[in-house]
Amino acid sequence: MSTIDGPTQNRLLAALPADEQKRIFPGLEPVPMPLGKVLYEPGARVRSVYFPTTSIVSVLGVMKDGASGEIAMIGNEGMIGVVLFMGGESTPNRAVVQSAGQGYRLRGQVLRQEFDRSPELQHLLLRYTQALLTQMGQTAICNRHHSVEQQLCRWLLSALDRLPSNEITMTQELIGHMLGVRREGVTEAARKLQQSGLIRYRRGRIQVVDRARLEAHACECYRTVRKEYERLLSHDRGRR
Amino acid sequence: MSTIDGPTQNRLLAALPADEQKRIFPGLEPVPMPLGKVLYEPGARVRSVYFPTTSIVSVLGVMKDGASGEIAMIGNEGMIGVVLFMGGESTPNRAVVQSAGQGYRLRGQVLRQEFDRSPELQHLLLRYTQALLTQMGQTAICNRHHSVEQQLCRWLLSALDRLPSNEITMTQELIGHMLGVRREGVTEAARKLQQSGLIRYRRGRIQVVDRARLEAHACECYRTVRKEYERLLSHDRGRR
DNA sequence: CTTCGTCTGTGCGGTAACGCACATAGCAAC
DNA sequence: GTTGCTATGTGCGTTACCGCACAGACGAAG
Repeated sequence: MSTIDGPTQNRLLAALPADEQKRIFPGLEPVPMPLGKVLYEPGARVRSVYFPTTSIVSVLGVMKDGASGEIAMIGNEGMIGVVLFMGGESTPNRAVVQSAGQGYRLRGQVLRQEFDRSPELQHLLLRYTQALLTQMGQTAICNRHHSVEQQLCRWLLSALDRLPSNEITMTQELIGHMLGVRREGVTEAARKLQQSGLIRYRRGRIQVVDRARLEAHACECYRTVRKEYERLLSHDRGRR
Repeated sequence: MSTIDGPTQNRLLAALPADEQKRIFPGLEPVPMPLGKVLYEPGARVRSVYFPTTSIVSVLGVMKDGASGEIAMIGNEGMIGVVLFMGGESTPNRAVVQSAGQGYRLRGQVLRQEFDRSPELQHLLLRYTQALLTQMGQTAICNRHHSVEQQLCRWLLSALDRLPSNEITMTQELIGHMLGVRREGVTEAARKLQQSGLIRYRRGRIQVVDRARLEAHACECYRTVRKEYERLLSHDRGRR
C-alpha cells in the first residue's frame, strides 16, 4: 500500500505489475548497505541480486596493478547482478557500495525463476540492462575524450540523481578511484568548480549549489546517458 | 549440412539447436558488408540484426564535435542489434563495417518472435549480450589507463581473432578513429611495434608477425575480454 | 582542549598525447 | 611513366595529467 517506503522506493521494483510484486516482495530481504561493502568480487559466483533504495553502488573495473575505474553507477533506478538472468554466473568486475544507505536483497534463484515465468519482468529487466549497456559505452568514450573537470561534473550529477538531497558524502580520494584519476586531480577540479560557485565542499562532503551550471560544465555524456535511462525506463514500457 | 560455409560460419548461428536453425535460417539473407557501411545510426530505429561471417563491425560512440571511439568490436562470434530483444528500439551509438566481408541479415520481427518462443535461443543471446557488456566495461577502463601502444596491440589482436589470415586491411587513420586517438599516435605506435618485429605494415595493411609477443605487449584487457568470451560462449551453454 | 588519523592544498619535474604543419611515399588510373 | 590522391613520417610547441613530496587543516575520540 505504501508507495514511499519499502521496496517500491526502488524504481524497478515499483514498476512491476501487482501480481508480480506479490510473488517477488516476500523474497526481498532489507539489508543495510554501508560504505565500502563489496557486493561481488571479480569472477565470484553471484548468488543474490540487490535493489538499492537509498544507497548507491559502483561497478568497478580493477586492474592487476590496483588501478581502477567506475564502469557503472547504480542507485534506486536499477539493480546489481544482471548476470544472474543474463546467464553468466560471474563478471570480471567488482561491485562496491559507494554511498551508504538501504537496499533489498533477493536470492538469485527466485529472480531467475520469475524471470523465466513472467514476460513483464523479463522485458523490464532487459530494458534496464540495455540502459546499463548505454552507460558503460558512454563511460568508455568519456574516459577517452573528456577532461577530469568535465568528468567530475558528470559524476556529481549522476550521483545527485540518485540521492535525495543536494549533498554527496564522499572523499575526493574515493572519487579519484571512481574516475580512475589521481586524488590531486579531483582536488584541483573541485577547487575550480567551487571558485566558480557551482559546488561547495568540505572534508568528505560535496554540496551542489548550482545544478544548472554544473550541467552546462559537464560533458554531453551525462545528458546522453540520462536521456537513454528515461527513454528506456519510463512509463511507456510494455510498448515493445 | 555444410559447416564451413553459410550461416554456420557465424558462431552464434552455429550454436543454435537444429530445430531452431530450421526456423531461423530461412529468414537469413546473405548481405555484402563493404567497408564503411553503416548498419545503424544513433537513435534510429533498428529493424534488422546482422550476423557477420567474414566481416567485422565496430560499434562507435560519437560526440557532437565528431570525436569518436570504438566501444565494441563484433565479428563472426556475435551479432549486431541486441537492442531488438533487449527492448529498446535504438541505441545512441553507430555501427559501421570496419573490415569488409560477408554477413547475414535477419528481420527484427523474426528474431523477436523466436526469442520469445525459444528458451535456448534466448539463453544463447543473453549470454552473448553479457559478453558484450564485459567488452564495453573493459574498454572503458582500458581507455582510462593504458597507452596508445598497448591499446593498439589489444585492438590488433581483437581484429585478428575475427579474421582468417594474419593480415588486417585498415589504414592508421581509421584505427585512430576506432581508438579515439590521433592518427599520428597510431603511426608512432605502429612504427615501434614494427621495429620490435611484432608487426609489418604498408599503406593500409598490417601484418601480425609475432602474435605471442604482441600479446605480451598488449594490456591485460585483451585477455580479460577474450577469456570472458570463451567462458560465456563455449560448449557449456545450457548449464545455466 | 588536545591528539591523532585522515583528508585536502600545493608545488614541481616528468611524460604521454595533442594540434598543427609540412614532407615524403605508395598506389591506382590514365 | 606521369599524375594525383591518399596514407604515412616527422618535427615542434602546448597541454593535461601523473607521481611524488610535504604542508596544513578538519573533525572525531579521548
